[in-house]
Amino acid sequence: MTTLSNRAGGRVRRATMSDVARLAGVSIKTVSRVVNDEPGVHVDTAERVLAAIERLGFRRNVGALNLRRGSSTGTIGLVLEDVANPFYSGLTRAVEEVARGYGRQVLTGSSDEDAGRERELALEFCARRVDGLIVVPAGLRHGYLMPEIASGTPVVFVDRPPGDVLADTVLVDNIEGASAAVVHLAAHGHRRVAFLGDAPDIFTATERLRGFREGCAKAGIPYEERFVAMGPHTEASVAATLRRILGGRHPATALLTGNNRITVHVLRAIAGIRRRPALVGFDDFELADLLDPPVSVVALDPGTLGKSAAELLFARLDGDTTPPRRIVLPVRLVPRGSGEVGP
Amino acid sequence: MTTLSNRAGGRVRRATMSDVARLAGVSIKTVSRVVNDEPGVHVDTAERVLAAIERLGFRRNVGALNLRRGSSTGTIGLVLEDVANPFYSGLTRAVEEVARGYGRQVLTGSSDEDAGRERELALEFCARRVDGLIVVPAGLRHGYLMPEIASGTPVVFVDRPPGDVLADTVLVDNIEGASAAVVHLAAHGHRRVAFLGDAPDIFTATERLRGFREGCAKAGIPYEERFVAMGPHTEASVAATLRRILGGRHPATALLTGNNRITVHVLRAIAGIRRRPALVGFDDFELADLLDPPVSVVALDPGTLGKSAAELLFARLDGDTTPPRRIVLPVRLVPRGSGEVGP
DNA sequence: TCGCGTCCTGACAACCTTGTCGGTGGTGAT
DNA sequence: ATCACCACCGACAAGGTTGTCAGGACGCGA
Repeated sequence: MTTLSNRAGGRVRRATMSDVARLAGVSIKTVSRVVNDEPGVHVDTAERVLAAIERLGFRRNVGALNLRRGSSTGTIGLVLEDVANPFYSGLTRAVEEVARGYGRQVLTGSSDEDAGRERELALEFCARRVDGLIVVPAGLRHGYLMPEIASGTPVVFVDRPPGDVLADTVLVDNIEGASAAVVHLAAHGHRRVAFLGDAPDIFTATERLRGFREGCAKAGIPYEERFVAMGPHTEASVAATLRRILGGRHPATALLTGNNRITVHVLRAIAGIRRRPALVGFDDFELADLLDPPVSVVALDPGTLGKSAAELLFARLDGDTTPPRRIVLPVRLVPRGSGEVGP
Repeated sequence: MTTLSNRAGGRVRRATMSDVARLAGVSIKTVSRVVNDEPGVHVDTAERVLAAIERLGFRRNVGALNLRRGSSTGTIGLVLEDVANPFYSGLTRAVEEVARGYGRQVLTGSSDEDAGRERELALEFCARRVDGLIVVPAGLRHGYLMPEIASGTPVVFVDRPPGDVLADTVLVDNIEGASAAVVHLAAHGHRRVAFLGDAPDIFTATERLRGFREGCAKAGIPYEERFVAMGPHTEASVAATLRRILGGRHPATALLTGNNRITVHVLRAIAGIRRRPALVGFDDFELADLLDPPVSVVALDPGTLGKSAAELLFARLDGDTTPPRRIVLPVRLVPRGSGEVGP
């Protein structure tokens, strides 16, 4: 058992190749050769160098390496809304996995749906010269990334498209998903369906609202303004909305929720009430199948989203210079029961 | 709408201070002064420099900055088991938040419970000269971090203690938590309680097993080997285990699960069966309160864990040189119903 | 002996930025 | 006219690493 702490306090200068060279009695360049497994070093010399490296606990300074080589820093940046949201943590993991295959580390940051913070994070990552950037946009304008992309840093936008620029984007079929959900509910007899969506300045929110509307049209049920409640939502606001929507003379009998957060809020709000509305939630979530009734969802695997984005990014890094692509991943309606209850 | 893509293909050299200086007709140093808001630059000159910066899309190379300044890279590393696990993503978010307060970026990596990968990630981060490291150990030996800590990089271990070294550690009270859970179950009449834990080489797993044992003793119920099933667990292995434990002449009537993954597996496995065992799960999880019956848990907030670890880390960075600390956070038994059903 | 090739090694510059220090030109006081 | 002072600016080195190039030692054939 060794005490692993530097009781001296202040940071100590780390050993450099220069130190190793001095100790081994060779030149810096020879140390470099050994560290990089370059040929042309006598085995005895190499051994001395390795011993010195071991003794000094030398570890190559990757920062200096990057500066010298100038090509790749071996990092990519990932800006998303909130890692703690299971949707984004799944996405993060997928990105990490792909990055690992390409020998890259991942810098992550949560924007909390704040455009300024998104920008701050993205530019900070760029200043660190990440090899590429994956961004879940919080803001609507991304011109600030112009110089970055112009100088060869590929950027891929995920889940939402960028504003005022054209770049690689991976989306999901929000419209089709929401529409299918409404059709599903209508097929089970519902004619008064409500939509609880995220803030209208969020791309996915308005897209899903559009899908909701299209679904109503397709299913031949009325689209009613009073049944649409866009966010931002909190647990309290969702509860209040539900009181309004589910009360009165002609209440909604079914709900479509715009993302996993809202779905959870709704579930909590309707847990106690006697006559629960039918429900379909956008985004799948763990345990949805174990609730009573099991929650039907429009599922889109965050892992697939992350993987697609990362692979697109690395394709760019590998030299793909085709025009910016827009990938739209399909969603899947997963009927589990909560959408099948009649009005 | 501008096309944000570098169709030229290969990476273009980014503008440097030298380029800015040339364009503005000043020396590099003057550019540096402007960029760093140093005094002693005529306002007209500064304006010319700023214009050049804007024009060239110049962004200071943080790598070079770090090399030159030598002090801090403004990053910390976080090695955990799996970001996609809600427990760790909550922890990640908390760490990120604290780091943000200290102006640091976070490098994250998932070890997947693989000691080699943990080591690889940690050393990679150190090579990038992170200012500090937060590690959820996967392996049992951490001597490899000796040189890092010796040279002043503080390391904080979270959730599990390090092996063969002494360093700052933030844990939760696993023993007390498991013990309290058993006592709780016994108080509701259960005398045959089973424990489904993680792999025995994981610290928290054996600690919780110990707590389970102590709980049995404290509650005056028998501790039976046949009711203990340590992992690693998969959905299938959990199901098989349950068939064994819940079958036969004297089956277990209550379960304690060792972490949120196992709890979910159990929930899925017992969803269909007629006579469900009582259940208490270690780790809280979203929607636990909405299941039927609501799942009682031993709760420990991953955010608190992450926050404590990060704050400890930054205290070290701020010069705290007191001996390594071991913080044990309390857990809280949250009775929700699943632990209250009788045998 | 010389010339030549091979193997091993080191000096030096460069990557981009900043700290140090010295220089220039102008202003005001003597 | 001289000097001190100030505001502004630039040359240079350094930080840790690697690519380029050149040099020394040695062996071998002529």
